[in-house]
Amino acid sequence: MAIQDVEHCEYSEIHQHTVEQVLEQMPEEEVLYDLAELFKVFGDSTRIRILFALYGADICVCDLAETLNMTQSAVSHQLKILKQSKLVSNRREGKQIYYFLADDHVRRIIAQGMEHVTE
Amino acid sequence: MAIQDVEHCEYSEIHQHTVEQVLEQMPEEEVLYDLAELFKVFGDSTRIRILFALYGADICVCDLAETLNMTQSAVSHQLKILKQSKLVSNRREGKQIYYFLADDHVRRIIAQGMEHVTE
DNA sequence: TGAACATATGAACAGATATTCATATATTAA
DNA sequence: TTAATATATGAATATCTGTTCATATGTTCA
Repeated sequence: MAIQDVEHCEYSEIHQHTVEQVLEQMPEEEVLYDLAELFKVFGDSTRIRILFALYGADICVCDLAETLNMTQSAVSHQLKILKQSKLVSNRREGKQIYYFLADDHVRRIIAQGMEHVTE
Repeated sequence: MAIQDVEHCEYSEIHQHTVEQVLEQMPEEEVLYDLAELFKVFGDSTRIRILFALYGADICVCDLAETLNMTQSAVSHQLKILKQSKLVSNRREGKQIYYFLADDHVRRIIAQGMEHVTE
């Protein structure tokens, strides 16, 4: 029952059994980190708005900027983040580049979030 | 086809039809904001680790701190955020306060995220 | 009551991040 | 090849946020 490493709670008697059990069923640090990074991408109004804009149709950068009332630069920066996280993909059509949701995971994650928010 | 308000793209000819269609099906600003706020809560390693620790069992603050190798204060601050977002609840048992996942939404949102991360 | 324990919280600081601005890259049409 | 258009990107800045530190609040037991 001894406190190890750092004393997280100055006087506390840790429930060592509980702690060990919980630690066993925790995913690896890397997975947890990646998961947090994923949700971080969803956790910004601008990016959520972009994702919703792309929910129904492919849109080019400039139309996105117009739709969301943002500068083209700001939109591009956020699209880059969304693409790195594999939430969106794009294709070129002449001078324009159309963005679209990468797959249905994105829709499902958003849908689950919406359930929590709109209840 | 005129550019309104701000000139988001200096020379661009906006696809006005597309823009209007997208704007119609967008949820209200407030909902989008709330949704982003929700995901923001999931978007932090510490909070994700707390949520996973609570995935299987109710745990008191001090055991959480020990399990996650954090100070009691840092855990408490994050628990407050999780509680405000209604992702966790708590109950007092004597001197200790046990936290637990508020409902299955949390588990489902995490599960969806995990699918995206671990594929 | 007072001492010990358990948790919460305000203020301050450090690190992360979204936007802006200027500019670079890429495509098309003349 | 050059001009016009469309998008991307690096640097700088301002804002936001997580942790720490000190301390307050709340509970139990003697």
